[in-house]
Amino acid sequence: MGAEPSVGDEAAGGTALREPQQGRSRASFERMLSAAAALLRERGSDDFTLLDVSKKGKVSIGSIYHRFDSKDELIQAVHRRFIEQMIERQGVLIGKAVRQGDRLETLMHALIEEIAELLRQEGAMLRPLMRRASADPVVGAAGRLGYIDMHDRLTAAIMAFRSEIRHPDPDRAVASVIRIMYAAIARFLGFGATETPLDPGNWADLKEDLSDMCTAFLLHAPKR
Amino acid sequence: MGAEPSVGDEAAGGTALREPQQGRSRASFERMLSAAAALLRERGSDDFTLLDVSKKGKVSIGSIYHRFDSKDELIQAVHRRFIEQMIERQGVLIGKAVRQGDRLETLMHALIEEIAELLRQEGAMLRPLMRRASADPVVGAAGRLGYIDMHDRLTAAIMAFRSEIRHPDPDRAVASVIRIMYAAIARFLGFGATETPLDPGNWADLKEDLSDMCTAFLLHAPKR
Amino acid sequence: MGAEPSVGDEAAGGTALREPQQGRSRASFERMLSAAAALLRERGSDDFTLLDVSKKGKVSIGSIYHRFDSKDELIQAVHRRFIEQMIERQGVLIGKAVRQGDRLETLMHALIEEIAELLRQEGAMLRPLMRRASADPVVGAAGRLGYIDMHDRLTAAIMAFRSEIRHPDPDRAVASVIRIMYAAIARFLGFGATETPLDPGNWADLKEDLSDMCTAFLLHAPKR
Amino acid sequence: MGAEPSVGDEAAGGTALREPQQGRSRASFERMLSAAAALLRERGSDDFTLLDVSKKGKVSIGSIYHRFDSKDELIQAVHRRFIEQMIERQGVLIGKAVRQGDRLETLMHALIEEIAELLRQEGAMLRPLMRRASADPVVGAAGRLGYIDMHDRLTAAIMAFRSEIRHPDPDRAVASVIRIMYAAIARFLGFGATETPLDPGNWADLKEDLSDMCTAFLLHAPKR
DNA sequence: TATGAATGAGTATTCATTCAT
DNA sequence: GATGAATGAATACTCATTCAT
Repeated sequence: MGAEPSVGDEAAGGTALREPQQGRSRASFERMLSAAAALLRERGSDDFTLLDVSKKGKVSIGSIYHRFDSKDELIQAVHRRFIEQMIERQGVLIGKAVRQGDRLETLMHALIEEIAELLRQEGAMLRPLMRRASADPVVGAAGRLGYIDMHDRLTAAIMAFRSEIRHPDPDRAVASVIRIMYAAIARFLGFGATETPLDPGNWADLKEDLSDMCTAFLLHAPKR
Repeated sequence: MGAEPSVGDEAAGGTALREPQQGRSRASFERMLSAAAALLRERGSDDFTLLDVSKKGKVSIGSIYHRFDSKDELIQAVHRRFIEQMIERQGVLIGKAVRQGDRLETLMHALIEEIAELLRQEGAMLRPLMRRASADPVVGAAGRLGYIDMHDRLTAAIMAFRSEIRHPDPDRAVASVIRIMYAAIARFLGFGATETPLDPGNWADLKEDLSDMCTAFLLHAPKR
Repeated sequence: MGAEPSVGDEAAGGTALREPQQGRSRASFERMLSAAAALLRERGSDDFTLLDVSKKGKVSIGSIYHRFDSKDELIQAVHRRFIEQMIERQGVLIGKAVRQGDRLETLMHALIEEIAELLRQEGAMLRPLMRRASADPVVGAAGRLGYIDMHDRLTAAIMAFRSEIRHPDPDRAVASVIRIMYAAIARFLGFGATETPLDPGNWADLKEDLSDMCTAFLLHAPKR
Repeated sequence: MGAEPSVGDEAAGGTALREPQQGRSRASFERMLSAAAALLRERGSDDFTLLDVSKKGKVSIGSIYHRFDSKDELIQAVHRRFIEQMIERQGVLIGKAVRQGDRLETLMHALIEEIAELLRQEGAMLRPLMRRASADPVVGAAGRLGYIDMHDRLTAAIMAFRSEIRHPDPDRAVASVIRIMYAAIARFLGFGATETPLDPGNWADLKEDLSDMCTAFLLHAPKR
């Protein structure tokens, strides 16, 4: 549910891939996708040429066009596949955090730890993805899908401790917490903005303070 | 390497431009800068041609090369100048917020309101700037400069209410607050990532919740 | 060189095709020929791909290469077969006209009517054929063959009324009449030139005037 | 009138050329046009590359794109200019024939001689032009313009001897004569069809017979 | 024998930069 | 100084043909 491939395939914008199911075809299809993915990670953006993909993946340019109508579609396919994998991993990691959290505070720390580490590990791919999402609606939509999945899972996890929340509007408060948490991590990791984070700071500190901040917000109603 | 002073110097605003001081030269210099700035805003990125600048600014391409060594330098100059103006405005706006804040809570709300609105107003220019900062060290450095200025001013403003802060490490807490606040606003405005914010949400709510969250974090020591 | 018998032989209809004689093979052979013919008619030229033929005829590209050495040979085969059919039909139609003509004048009208209508009906195929004939010697030769057949039959038909001809050199006069008649019809139908005929005019008028002109030429010796 | 350049420029489809008026620019503009024209004549079609034009004309590819938006526009410009020149020459040659013709018969012979020779001389350019006209509406329109000019001039010339015409409908008869005459010459010269004329025949004979045929048609009313 | 995936040479087009006038 | 025409390297995309299965 939510992570089955069919959803990703269609909802993300619908480029019906000519994806072969087996044998040599499948192998060369894999090679072109992973060559493109590797180049995306190495360069941090999609400004490589199809000749680069052709050489790195040991596939002919014609083969690429046999599978995709354009360079753009190849790149979109890489991103879409990556997002599907991210959705799977998010599910697993949030589940793990939920098992560790016995109170709102410990849960928040565990959730932020898991999400932050996932995003950090996949930074090399997320950076070009975010960058492209701002101009390419197909990738934008796919990215949104991954974000929404994470948002929904986090909401469910946090709402399990609804009784601890003192904020007058728990639904809105949780939504804000997730949004802000994600923004802070993404920015610290330089997604879509500077490669080198805008200020040095300390990764461990950020995670801790972010957890504390979110917890404090949920546990203490604003005086107004 | 990478840390040599010259880089910092250059980026800090110094690149000795062949900037004319008066008359017709000055006027055409202005026209090329503002044409480039307008294109940056319109397109949301720097993927326009020098021919576009030439037509829009009614300057010849040769004139542009008379002032700048490359297209990159022209764009860097636009960003640098923009950042200088942002620094000025930040100072004014933060000063205004300080005069409105009589307690930590009211101050935080006022600060966030001012900063958020400034960034929103200048979004059209900040988006291409952020986007470029991730690949161009010169713009990255200039952007960092503007960020640091804001950071320092905000720190000073908040530290005026140091006595209200319950967090065991006020310096670190304030630093985190600023970082997170900036990240959340920037992301909501779609800087460097998706043009359309990743989730709908509500701008006024975000500002309020962000203020509350920061305040809560500062006013309540984490139980640990 | 250029006159060696083999060329003539080949072009004349002989290219030893690997043409299967029966069963499934025969059926798929037919499908590739008629798919190519259909594409030729639809597009008005041979600028379709073998993939198009493959899809339209439900034959694999490999199968096409099993029968033909190249795309060119496939197209030549289509044209050759078409010309063979045209030759058959010409014979029938000219025979029909001959039975209707009791004098030179009525004969000329009947001949022109039949030929003109045949060419009009087959315009969709003759246009790409003519177009190709100018660059492809094989198709050129095949086309010439069809033309010569028509020329010979028309000559025989007209010469049956040799006694009516007043032109001092009846053989030459008849040859010119045929050549000019064919040229006028072909041009009016837009063969090899503009798709839309160069001037509007009226098809029925053209046929009538052409008949009258040919008749007048044959019946009246030039005063010289 | 009818031959002024402005008509050709606009009515032919309207590609407003960025045509320089003098100096080095003008020279390189000329070089690209004549290089393209030469290639068109040599190859008999437009299947040369812009690199060919670039080398032959000693112009950079960029320069070509500075003047034309595409290869197609370059070729269209060559054809348009050629047609303008043809229109000029037609006027002169038809005028010359008119001065030679003292009766309808001598006029027809002179007209056909001049037109036939003009088309023969320019065959190398007319062949690719006709070929292109069938697929390119811009060239088609320009070609039509040239044809119409010739048609109008011939009509006027022939109608000067209207009293000699015995055909019951002189206007229609003259129109048919022109159309058929043009078709026969064009076909004999292989315009738009086979490079090598479909049948051998004799150029001088064709011109003579064509003249006789047209004259006979005009001088003798069909018996009906 | 049939299939259709893989190959890769060939080409129009873009645009930062140079330089003659 | 100022102009904008000229340069040409760089790159996505097409499609006839080959060949592994």
